Amino acid sequence: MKIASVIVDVPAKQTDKAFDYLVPKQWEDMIQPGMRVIVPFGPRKIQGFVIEVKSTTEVKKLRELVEPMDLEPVLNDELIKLGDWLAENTLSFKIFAFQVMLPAALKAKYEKKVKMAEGVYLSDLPLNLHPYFKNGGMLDWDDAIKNGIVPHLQREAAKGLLEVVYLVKERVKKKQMKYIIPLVSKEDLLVEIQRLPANAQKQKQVLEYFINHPHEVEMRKLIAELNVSLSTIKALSNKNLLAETVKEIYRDPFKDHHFERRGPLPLTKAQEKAITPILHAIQTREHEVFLLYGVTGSGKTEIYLQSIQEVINNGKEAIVLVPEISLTPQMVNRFKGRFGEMVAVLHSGLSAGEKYDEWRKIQRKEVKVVVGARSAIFAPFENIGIIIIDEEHETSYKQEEMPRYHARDVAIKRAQTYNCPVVLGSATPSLESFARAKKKVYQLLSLPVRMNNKALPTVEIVDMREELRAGNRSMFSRKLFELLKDRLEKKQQSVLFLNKRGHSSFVMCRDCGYVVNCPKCDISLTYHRAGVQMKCHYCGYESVVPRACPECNSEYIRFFGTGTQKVEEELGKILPEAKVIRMDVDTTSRKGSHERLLKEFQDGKADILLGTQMIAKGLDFPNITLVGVLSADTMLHLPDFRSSEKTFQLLTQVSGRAGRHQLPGEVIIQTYTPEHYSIQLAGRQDYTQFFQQEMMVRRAHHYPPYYFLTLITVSHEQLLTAVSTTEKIVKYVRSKLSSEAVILGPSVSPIAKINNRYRYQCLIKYKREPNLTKTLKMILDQYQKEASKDGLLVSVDVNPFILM
DNA sequence: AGCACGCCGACT
DNA sequence: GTCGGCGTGCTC
Repeated sequence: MKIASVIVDVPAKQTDKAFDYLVPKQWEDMIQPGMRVIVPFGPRKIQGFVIEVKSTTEVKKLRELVEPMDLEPVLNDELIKLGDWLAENTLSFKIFAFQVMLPAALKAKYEKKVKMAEGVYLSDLPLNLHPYFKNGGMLDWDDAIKNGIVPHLQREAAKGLLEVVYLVKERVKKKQMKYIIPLVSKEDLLVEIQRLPANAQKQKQVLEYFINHPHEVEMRKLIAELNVSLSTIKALSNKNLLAETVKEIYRDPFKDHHFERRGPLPLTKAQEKAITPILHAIQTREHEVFLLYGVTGSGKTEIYLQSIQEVINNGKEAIVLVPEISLTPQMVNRFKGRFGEMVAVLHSGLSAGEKYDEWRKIQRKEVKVVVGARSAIFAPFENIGIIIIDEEHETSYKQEEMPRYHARDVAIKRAQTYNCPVVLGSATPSLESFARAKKKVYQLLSLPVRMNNKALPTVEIVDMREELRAGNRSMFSRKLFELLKDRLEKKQQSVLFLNKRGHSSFVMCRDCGYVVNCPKCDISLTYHRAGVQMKCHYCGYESVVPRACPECNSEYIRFFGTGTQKVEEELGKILPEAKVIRMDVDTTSRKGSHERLLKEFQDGKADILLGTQMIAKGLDFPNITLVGVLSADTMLHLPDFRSSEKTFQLLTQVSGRAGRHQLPGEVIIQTYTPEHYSIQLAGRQDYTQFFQQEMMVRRAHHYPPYYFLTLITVSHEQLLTAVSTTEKIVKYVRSKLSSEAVILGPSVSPIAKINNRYRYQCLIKYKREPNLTKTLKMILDQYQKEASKDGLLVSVDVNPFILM
C-alpha cells in the first residue's frame, strides 16, 4: 500500500498541511514526490503536490488520489525542501511556495460543469432545462449562473438526474509536432515500391522520398513537399512501412535573432584579481558569498561570464539573476553570444507558453545557464555551480506578494545546499550587503576603475531654486538647455532621465491647491494623455479630467508634475530640430518595442533618449556624452527609510550612462535640494562616503542593517476597526518580545487607503528575537480566521523593502 | 477557497 | 409549514 502526502491547492490556514491519499494500484510504480496530482477534496477535485510517498498513515478515512498530472516530478527533492523553508521564513502558505517555483503554466485551472447522470434521458429533465443538455454535453457552471438556472440544476442534481463535475485542467499544452520516419531499410523500401499496386502512385512517391531521406521528416513538410494527403501516409503506416512520431518542440522566443558567438575577453589586472577567489571557490566546491563591487563599466559581466565558463567546464550549472528592467536584448546577447544554445532566458516579456518551454529546457537539462529575473532563482537545476545576482541592490529582487521572498536569501540558501559560491554584483551595493562585506560575512571583491581607464563623467548639480529665482520656469535649467543644444550641434547623443515615481503627472488646481484623488484609494490620480483620462495606479479607477476645480470652481486646474509625455512636448517646443525617442511603460509595452527603440537610438536615428527607470541600466552606447537628470529629488521625499539610498543608487547609475567610450561624458543633475548628501555624494560618485553617512542615519534611527524589520499591515473598510485591531496587535507583540525590540504603531500606512480599505501598520525593529516567528504565526492564526468573518486583512512582511 | 450543514425570517 | 438567508467548520 502506497500513500501520498499532498499539499493541496487551497491557500488557507486550515489547509496549510499535508493531506494523505491512497495511491491507486495502477499508479503505484510511478507516483513520486514532486509530482502534481489531482485529488478529491471534499466534493471537488483539485490539484496538489506530492511531497512524500510513504506506506503508513495516522489518517483513518483515506481517499484515493485521482491521477498524476506529470510523468516526471516538477519539483526535485531540493526544491521540495526549499519550499518548506520558504513557507516557514516568509510566513506563507506552502502551496504558494511551491507555485512560485514553477512557471505559471503549471498552475491548475478549475472548471465546474454539470452533465446528465448515467442512464438519464433528456425527457427525464424538466422542459426548461432541455436546451442546455440537448446534445448530451456538459453545461458550464458560469453559464448556468448567467442564465439564472442554478436552482433548477440543484433541484435535479438532488434527485440524482444531474451530476456536478469538477475538472482540473492544464493551462498550456506542450507544443508538439508530428514526424514521419521510415521503419524499413532502403533496400526494403525499393522492394515495397515494386509490390505496391500500380494505382498507388502517391504511396510510391512517398516511399521514394524516404530512399533519399532515410531520416525522420516533419509531417507537415512531407505533405507540402510531395503534395500528398494525410491518408496516403496513414495507409503506409498501416502497412508498417512508416511510423508517426511526436516530438515536443519549443516555442523559441529568440528565433529571429542572430547571436554572434564571442570568446572570452582578456581580463585586466583588477578583473584578474577579483575573479581568482571566485574560481577558487568553484574549484574547491566551497560555499561563499562574494560581493563584487565595481563601478559601472568596470567589467563585472566579463567576470560573470568567465566564472560561468569555469562552472560549465566542471559539468555544473549556473543561475544568473538580473533585474527585470535590465533584462534587455543587450544583456541576453552577451550570454547567448558566449554560451549559445546552453542558455535559457526567463523574463516577463515571454508568453506563458514560452516561459514554460524555457523552464522545460532547464528541467530536461538541455541548458546549463539560466538568465532571468527574480523567479529564475528557482530554476530546477540539480547541480548548481554558481549563482550570480547582478545589480544586487535592486528592489525588484524582493517579491511583494506571497511568498514575500528575497531572491538573495533564496540564492544563498540554495548555494549552501550545493556548496557553491554566490556572486552579488553592484556599483552601488545595498547597505545590508556592504555592511556584511565589511564584517567579512561576505567576501568583498573590488573593481575600482573603469575598464578602458575612462574617467568617470563630470557631474554638475544644478539648483533649480536658483533657476526659478532667475526667472526660468521651465523644467530645463539654462545649463542643461545649453548642453543639449551643444550636443545637437556636435551630433552627439543625450539621455534625459525622469524619475516618474512619486510625483507623476497629477492634476492640481492652481488656485486652491486641490489635487484630484482616487475616491477609493488615498492617492492622487495619474493623468494619461492617451484617452485624456485620469487613472488610479492602485485600483484601476478611471475618470475624466475635470474642466473646473470641484472645490473652488476655478478653471485653472491642470496636470502638474512632469511625466515623460510632457517633457517630450516641451522638448519639441524648445528644441524643435531634435529627434527624441521616448521610453516608458507606455511606449515599450508592446512586445519587442523596447528593443526596437534602443536599436533606433543606437543607430543614431535620434538625438535625445528620454525615459524613466528603464533607461537607467545597461545602456552602453559610445555616442552618449550627456546625461540629464531632470528632477533628482522626486524619490528623495518618499516616506521610506531607503529613499536616500535609492536616490544615490539611481543617480550613480544614470550618471554611468555617459562617456563610456572614447568621448568624455557630462552629467547634469537638477534638484531642489542640492545640499542633500545623497545628491552631493552621487555627484562625486563617492560610494564609500555615502555608505558611512547613511550608516550613521540608519544606526540613529534603528534601521537596517543595524536592525531587522518586520511590517504588519492591517486593512479594513472601517477606519476604527483597522486602528483598534492594529492596536491589539501592537499590544500583543509588545507583550511577547524583549525590551530590546522597537515596536511602532499603530500608525497610518503611507498609502492610507486602497480600494476603500483603510490601512494601518505596526513596524517592528529588532536585533534578535527568538520568539518573533512564533508570535507572528499566532497573529496570523488569529486574524486569518477573523478575516473571512468581516473582511479584516492582516499581512506580515518579514524584511520588507517598501514600507507601504 | 468552496461547499455542506444548520439554524432563523418572509413567502406559497 | 417551506424556501432561502449566510454564520460555522471541514476537507486526507
